[in-house]
Amino acid sequence: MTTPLVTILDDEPEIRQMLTEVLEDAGFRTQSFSRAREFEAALKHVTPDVCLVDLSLPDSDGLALVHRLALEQGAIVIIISGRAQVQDRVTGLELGADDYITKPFDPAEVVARIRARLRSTRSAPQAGNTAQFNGWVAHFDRYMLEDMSGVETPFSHAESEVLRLFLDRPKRLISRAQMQESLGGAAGESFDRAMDVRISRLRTKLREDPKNPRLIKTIYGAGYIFLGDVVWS
Amino acid sequence: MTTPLVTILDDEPEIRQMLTEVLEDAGFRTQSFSRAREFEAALKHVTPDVCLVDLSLPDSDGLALVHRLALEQGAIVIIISGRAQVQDRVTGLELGADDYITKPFDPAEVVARIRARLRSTRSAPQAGNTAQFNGWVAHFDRYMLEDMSGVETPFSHAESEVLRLFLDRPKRLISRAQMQESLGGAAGESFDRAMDVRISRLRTKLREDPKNPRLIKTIYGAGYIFLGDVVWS
DNA sequence: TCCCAAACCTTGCGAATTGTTACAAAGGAC
DNA sequence: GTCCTTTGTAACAATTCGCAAGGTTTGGGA
Repeated sequence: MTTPLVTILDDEPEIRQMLTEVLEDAGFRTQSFSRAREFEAALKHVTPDVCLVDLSLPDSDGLALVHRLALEQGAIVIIISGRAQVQDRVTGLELGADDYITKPFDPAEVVARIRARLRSTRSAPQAGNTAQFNGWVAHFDRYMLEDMSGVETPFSHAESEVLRLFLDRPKRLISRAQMQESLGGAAGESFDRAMDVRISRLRTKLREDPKNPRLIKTIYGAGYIFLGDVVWS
Repeated sequence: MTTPLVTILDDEPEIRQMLTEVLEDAGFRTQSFSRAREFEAALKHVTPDVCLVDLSLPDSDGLALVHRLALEQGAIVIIISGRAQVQDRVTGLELGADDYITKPFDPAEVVARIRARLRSTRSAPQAGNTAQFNGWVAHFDRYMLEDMSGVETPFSHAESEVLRLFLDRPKRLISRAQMQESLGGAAGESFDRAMDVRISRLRTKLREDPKNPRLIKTIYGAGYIFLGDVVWS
């Protein structure tokens, strides 16, 4: 949680190993994959903070993957590619990549660029206790949820855990497993039913339309995603 | 706030002019300076969103300036430098720069990188989770498909995967194999049947005429092709 | 200590989503 | 035409999720 998770997607074993080594020396957690399919399967269970993606993969259209990663996962996406043409770089960046590094590259620069991205905004685990989002204000110190018109509704501790988890990682998929872990849930019994209930109650406090929730979205078979523009203060 | 302000700090007049032109064509406001002193004076009155800084200035230690900019101004700082050594780049990034571009550079890439930085910093304007095509609007953030007359139909996550794949590569053949890979297709053999079903369901939501599909066309023995003029926004 | 209320979990079942099967229709080779 | 392969889709089955109702724990306060 404190150490960011970096995923590596590249079909060349030497590059995977080299990056893994350098990144772990730099203090990151890493996971590496050689195939896009493997990688996407893993995404159902973990949420990386940074994704290094090689565009020239044999089994997938890399750019489409980048597009999905940036939009759905909300992760920081850095393309590492052998294609050095300006046009490649521009389209990669426009499709949602946060950076574009051409091979051959220097490991130290990769680390520096990852740090630069992490430094800017989002990855910071929030220390504040008030968050604003889409007309709501959540006061975690008072366990109060403030309406657009100033009306306050109390929320419980269990609800605050879920809400904080969402507000810490907005617009990113959060798998059920991840939630259980984060919420101190014991190993998988029927605790997932309890989670449903927590989320259900949180939804009603946020006055979500059950048929068409706008803030807490369910991804069937994968987890939840919180859509909402969060500002901590 | 509507149009971001980009400042250019470079002692070569041609570069200043070239950047000014390109950036204004791209829709930014610009201000350019040839001396660090000038620039710092201007900072008392204006708050730039992005600062392009040439490190090799005659009258100032560029790195110190970068450091101050990043810390105090909270602006996005992009170094543009003739020094291409890895060590230069690493220290530049570590001192707070958000990006490092080496001369000679392509103007289009500068614009793309500025856009990428602005996108990741500004939390509010959800960049590009909507696509328009042939009278439809697909809202991937809300999982909604909007009619020409504004009527909205929800689509599921599985459907969104297919739709996104199509919208990412319009007017190009997409083979079945490619789809399976892209959609996290498990190793199942009868998965291609599931694929058909997904597409079938998507077709009904797009109100396609089964006898004469206009958007999702089947290429017998090869795959599918999505005809439609897609604009992401 | 007893009682109460709030918070939270568990149970159970209905609903939504998705994969699978079966069969019809379409396409192509001969 | 016949024969075989490929694709569309309706119907069914398996997961997965939402949520109401009831039970259990916790923490006061008298």
